Amino acid sequence: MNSQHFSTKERILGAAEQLFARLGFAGASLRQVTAAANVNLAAVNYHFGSKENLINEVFRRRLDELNAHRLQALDQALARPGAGLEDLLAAFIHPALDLSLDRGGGGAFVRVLARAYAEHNDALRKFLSDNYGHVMKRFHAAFAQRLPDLDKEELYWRLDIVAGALTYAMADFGVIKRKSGVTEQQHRERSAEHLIRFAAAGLRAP
Amino acid sequence: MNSQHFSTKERILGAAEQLFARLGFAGASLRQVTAAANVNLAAVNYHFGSKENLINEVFRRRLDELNAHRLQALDQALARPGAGLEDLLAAFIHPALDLSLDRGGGGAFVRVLARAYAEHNDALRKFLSDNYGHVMKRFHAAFAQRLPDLDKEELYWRLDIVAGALTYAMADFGVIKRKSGVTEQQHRERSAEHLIRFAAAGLRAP
DNA sequence: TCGTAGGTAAAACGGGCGTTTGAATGCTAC
DNA sequence: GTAGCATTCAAACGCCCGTTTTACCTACGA
Repeated sequence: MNSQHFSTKERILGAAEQLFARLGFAGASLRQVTAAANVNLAAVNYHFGSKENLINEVFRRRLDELNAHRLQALDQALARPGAGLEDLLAAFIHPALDLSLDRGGGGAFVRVLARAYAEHNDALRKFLSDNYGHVMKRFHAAFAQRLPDLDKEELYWRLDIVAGALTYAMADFGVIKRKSGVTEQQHRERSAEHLIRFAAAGLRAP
Repeated sequence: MNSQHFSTKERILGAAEQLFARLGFAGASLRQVTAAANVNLAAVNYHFGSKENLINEVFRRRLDELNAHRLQALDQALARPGAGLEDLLAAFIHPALDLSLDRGGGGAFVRVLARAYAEHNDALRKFLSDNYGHVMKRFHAAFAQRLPDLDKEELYWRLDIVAGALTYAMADFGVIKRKSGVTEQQHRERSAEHLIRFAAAGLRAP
C-alpha cells in the first residue's frame, strides 16, 4: 500500500507530531501514531528503536531547521551596525512564528515545544541542551551586550521568562483564528510586532 | 492502618498533585498515586469516582483558595485611589507566588497549573472556566480601565501572553534554587518585583 | 446486642501499552 | 534468475492501565 508521497519514517514523524501536540508524549500511543500514519505498528521500533527516540527525532526534524534560521537571522541582525533589542528578538521570533503559521505540521510542533517547556522532562532537556544549547548561548551573548545594566542573574531571569512567554504565545497563535479580512501574512506580521514590542519592553524595564 | 494525620482523600490529593506535576496527568497512574499516598488502589474510585474527577479536585483544592486571595488582593488594590498597573499585577502574582514558594505542595501545584496551560485540555479548560472564569473577568476589567489606549483585541492578546508568561515563570520558581545568603522572603519579594516590572513594561509598550 | 452504613482490602476484569518475533514481501546488484 | 538485504506485516509477548467486584472491618444508633 503506502500510496502516500512520503516515506514511512516521515509519515510517522508527522503523525507523531500531531498526536504529541494534541495528547502529550505519554498520552499519545504508538498504536495511535502508526494508525494515523497508515503504517504498521512495528515500524516505529524498526525505524526509531523506541518511543523515546521517536520523540527526540520529532524535535530534531524541526529544530535543525528552526535553529539554523534563527542563527542566520541573528547573524544578519548583528551584521547591521545599529542592531538593537528589537532586531535580536525578531531574529528569535520570526523563524518560530513562520513555523507556527506554516501550512504543514509546524503549528503542531510549536505546541509540542510548549509542552516540552512545561514538562521539565530531564531526558528531553538534556537532548535539547546537547543539540541546541549553542543557539541560546549566542542569543544570550547578544542580549547581554545590549543590556549592560542588567547583571548576569537578572538577564538570565528575564530571558527565561521571555523564552517561556514567547513559546507559550506562539503555541497559541496556531490555535487562535485570525480576524476575517486579515490575510495570513498581515496576521503574522502583526503577531510578531506584538511579541517583539512586549518582550523588548519587558527586557528594558528598569 | 492510616497512621498519618491526614484523611485518605487528602493524602490522595497531595500525592496526585506531586505526581501530576512530575509526570503529567496521563503519565502518572493511579497505582503510583495510591502507593505514594499509602492508600488502597480502589480508594481513588471510591472517593473521587474517576481519574478525571480526581484531576478536577486537585485543581479545586488549590484554586478555591488562590482565587479568593487574588480577588481579595484585587479589591484592596482597587480600594486605594492611585492604584496602577503594578498594583493589579501584584494582586495577581503575589498569591500565586506565595503558593509556589509554600513549604507544602503548592510548588508542585503551580507546575501542574503550567502543565494544564500547555495542554489545552478541553474538559479541564471548561472546568476552570466554569469555576474560576469570573476572577479573570474582574482582572481583565481592571486592566482595561488602566490601559484605555489598547483596543479590546490588543488587550486580550497581551493579558493572554502575560498570564502565560507568569504561569511559566512561577512554575520555574519552585524549581530554581535561590542564591545562598538570600532568605526565602527576600527571594520571594525579588521574584515578584521581577515579574511585576516585566509584565507592566510589556503591557504598557506602545 | 445487633444491624447497618462507611470505609478499606485484595483480587480480578477487559483492554491498551511498548516491544519483539519470525515469516512474507519488495528491491537491487550480480 | 537468484542471492542478499531492507522493509513490512500479523501476531504475540509480558506488563500496566482504570475500573469494578466482593468480602471484610469498624463504629455507632436503635
